[in-house]
Amino acid sequence: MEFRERQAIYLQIGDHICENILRGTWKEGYRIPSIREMSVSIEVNPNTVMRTYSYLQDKGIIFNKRGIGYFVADRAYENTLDLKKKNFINRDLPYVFKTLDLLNLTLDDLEELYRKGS
Amino acid sequence: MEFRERQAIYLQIGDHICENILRGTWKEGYRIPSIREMSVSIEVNPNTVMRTYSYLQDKGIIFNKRGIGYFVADRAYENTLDLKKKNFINRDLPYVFKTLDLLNLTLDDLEELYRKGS
Amino acid sequence: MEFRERQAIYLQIGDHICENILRGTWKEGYRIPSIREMSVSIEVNPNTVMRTYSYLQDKGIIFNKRGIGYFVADRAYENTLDLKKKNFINRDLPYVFKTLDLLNLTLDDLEELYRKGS
Amino acid sequence: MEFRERQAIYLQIGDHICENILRGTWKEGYRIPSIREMSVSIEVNPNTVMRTYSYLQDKGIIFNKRGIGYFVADRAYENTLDLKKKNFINRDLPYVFKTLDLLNLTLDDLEELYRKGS
DNA sequence: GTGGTCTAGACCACC
DNA sequence: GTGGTCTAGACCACA
Repeated sequence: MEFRERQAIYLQIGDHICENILRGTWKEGYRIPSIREMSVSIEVNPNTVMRTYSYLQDKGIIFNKRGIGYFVADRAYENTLDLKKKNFINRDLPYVFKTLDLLNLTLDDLEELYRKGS
Repeated sequence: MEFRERQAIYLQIGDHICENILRGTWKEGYRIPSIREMSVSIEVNPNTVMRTYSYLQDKGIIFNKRGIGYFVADRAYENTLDLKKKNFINRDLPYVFKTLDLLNLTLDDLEELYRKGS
Repeated sequence: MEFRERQAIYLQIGDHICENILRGTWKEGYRIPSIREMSVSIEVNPNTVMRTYSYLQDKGIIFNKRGIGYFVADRAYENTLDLKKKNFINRDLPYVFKTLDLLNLTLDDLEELYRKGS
Repeated sequence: MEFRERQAIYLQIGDHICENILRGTWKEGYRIPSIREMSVSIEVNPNTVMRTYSYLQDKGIIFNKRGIGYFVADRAYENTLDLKKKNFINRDLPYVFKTLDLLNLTLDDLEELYRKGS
């Protein structure tokens, strides 16, 4: 797994898990990979994965059955959606609109730019 | 000057200077505040300002006349626009569109969300 | 480590690292000394070493794994060679040839002069 | 006049004067431009030119007639040649040969490289 | 006055 | 443990 530079690795792992939940790949009750499995598969220190799981548990997205593993929580989809949406609106959107203004771009330019860039 | 938490101060100072250039407040050849002036006016350590200026010089946005000061470079507007645009397209846009997709939102929802949030 | 006067220490440290790479002592993927180790071993402030490492990272010669350390980058040898060669050709060679001309010397005189001087 | 970055401006002005002497353009007894004339023509602070002239006077390359101007000294050609040669051999040559070694180049490669580069 | 470099020491997030 | 950032303060060469 490749990690983006600016964001903490444990949060990037978290994003990856949230994505699986939002896309419906991992449903409520799904047993997610153990810390050990995950740390091996993405080549990361187990401590880092542990941190991710604790963080997600705190947000009500996964929960732990001791000695068994971590599972997708009830209402994980809603909790994840809420969390992401709040972050997106409060943190990212203002920056996006300010940048659009500075660069003399409109919302309509966005999609075209995106397609050209990728 | 108030500083946001997530981004390094020296980069925030850089953004502030870029903004002045993009808005046309500081034209080519304009002598920007000396390191010491700037550090006093925004209450930041001179080393931090120095770091900003070095960074911007490396990007071709300002240049230095020895013993005299820093000046807005030729083609600073273009260089700044390029830099910001490149960052925005390569780094921010993919994230925005991916998030829109995950949250089941469209471009049209963006503006409305932004207005409600702010 | 002894430092020459004319060049900034952080650049001399950089030269030293480049030399290790060019001589093949440090191969791609090699973990170079941590900032703290290096600063202790050459008796220099960690900030100065940090400056060196940032500079070399920007040049694509080393890269950072977060919380782990700095490593010799892929294609570091090529990048280092390019950088040094470019500097040498564009900056040093014109000066050398101009000086030879002014001093009424030829390329053939060079080696002899060098041996006598050292 | 364009100034290279790494060398002090007053020394670059000095080099320019030495060049005129070594090329035979300015002979012994020649009255060189006054500090004021020089500072205007090359767009530099008079203090900087003053520093150059003091430096060259100290090296026995020019001398001052008070109230009249600066003149090329007796034996200026020899003094200049000595100074340049000493600097070149002791300071520049070792660096050149070390770099050649690191870059796996020979003296024979030099001229070709120089021609391609310029 | 200007920038440039370096030291010392602190604090932080992260692995 | 790792790097990253920032502050405080000093010294230097230079214009």
